[in-house]
Amino acid sequence: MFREVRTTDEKELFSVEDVAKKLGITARTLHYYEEVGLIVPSSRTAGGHRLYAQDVVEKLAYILRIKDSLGYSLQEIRNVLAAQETLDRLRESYQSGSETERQQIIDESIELMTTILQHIDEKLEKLSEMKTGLLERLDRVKKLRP
Amino acid sequence: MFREVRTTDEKELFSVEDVAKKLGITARTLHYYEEVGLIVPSSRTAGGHRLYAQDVVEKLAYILRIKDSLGYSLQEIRNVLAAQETLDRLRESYQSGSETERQQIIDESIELMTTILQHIDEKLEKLSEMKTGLLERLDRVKKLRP
DNA sequence: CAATACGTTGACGTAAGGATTAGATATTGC
DNA sequence: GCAATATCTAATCCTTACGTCAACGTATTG
Repeated sequence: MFREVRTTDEKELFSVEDVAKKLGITARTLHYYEEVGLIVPSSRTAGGHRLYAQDVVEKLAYILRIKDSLGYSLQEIRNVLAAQETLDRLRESYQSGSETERQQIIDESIELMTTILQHIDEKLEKLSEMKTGLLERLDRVKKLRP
Repeated sequence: MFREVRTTDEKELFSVEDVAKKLGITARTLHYYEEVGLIVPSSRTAGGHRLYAQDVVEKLAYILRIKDSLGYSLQEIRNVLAAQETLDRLRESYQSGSETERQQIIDESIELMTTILQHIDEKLEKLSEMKTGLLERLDRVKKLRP
């Protein structure tokens, strides 16, 4: 029923269908994202079937949120992910290069996040406007009823 | 500077570029939407250049809002527009068919608008979640600074 | 009225998957 | 334990929504 693995340390692995259903996408999307280098299955079965661990599923969910909510292209998403990974590396081994380099990474991260926040706010505003407009129209239509 | 027309009744007409700039799209999008039957230029110059009146520009703006904010496909947008036009026709010549037919049109409109409202709410929620998450992360990153 | 800017119709290119196929792999039911 | 059934694989072609030339015609401006 669940594909657990012999690695003894409890990692649950999910099949393509498991992941697709969980995230509301199709297997094709997983294959495609792998093709363009966005995600990689954590492992494969002896027969070659893809297996995904929890962290990859979460990364995917993150990608899908950015794509669906903000409408970013996969290329833009790649850039966002790359920036975040750079930041993560900085955070973990906190002597990765010179101080100016360090500063630059942080500054770029802040800039990127600020830009994304702006996009979110724009979307939120447009959606709110659409909502009020629609609610008004819905009201008017409902008055046509007996 | 502005392409006004001889029809004497004040209708301003806009060129492809005018419209594209106003709405933040490219000429290609206008051409494409025409190709697939979503919009039609209000008229053409003697030489064949497209001219758009205000109402078409507004329709286009509406289409773009649905597309960009909600992520609807052009096909879905066509359905929405068709439903609205059906309703508009009903509203104007208010004896277009039987009473049951009338009811059906109204009910379908209400249903459609309710569905769209749901999509809007879903988007709003996802965006809000993303926003809070990002704000937290931004805060943490800012603490890495001197 | 020539130079420059803008528009027209093709036609092909690209991104992000969808649909289909043929064959290998997994799961289940007995 | 193995056949029937369900999934997965890679490969290929299809679709949507434009981007990007190219080759040429139209409008505007100095």
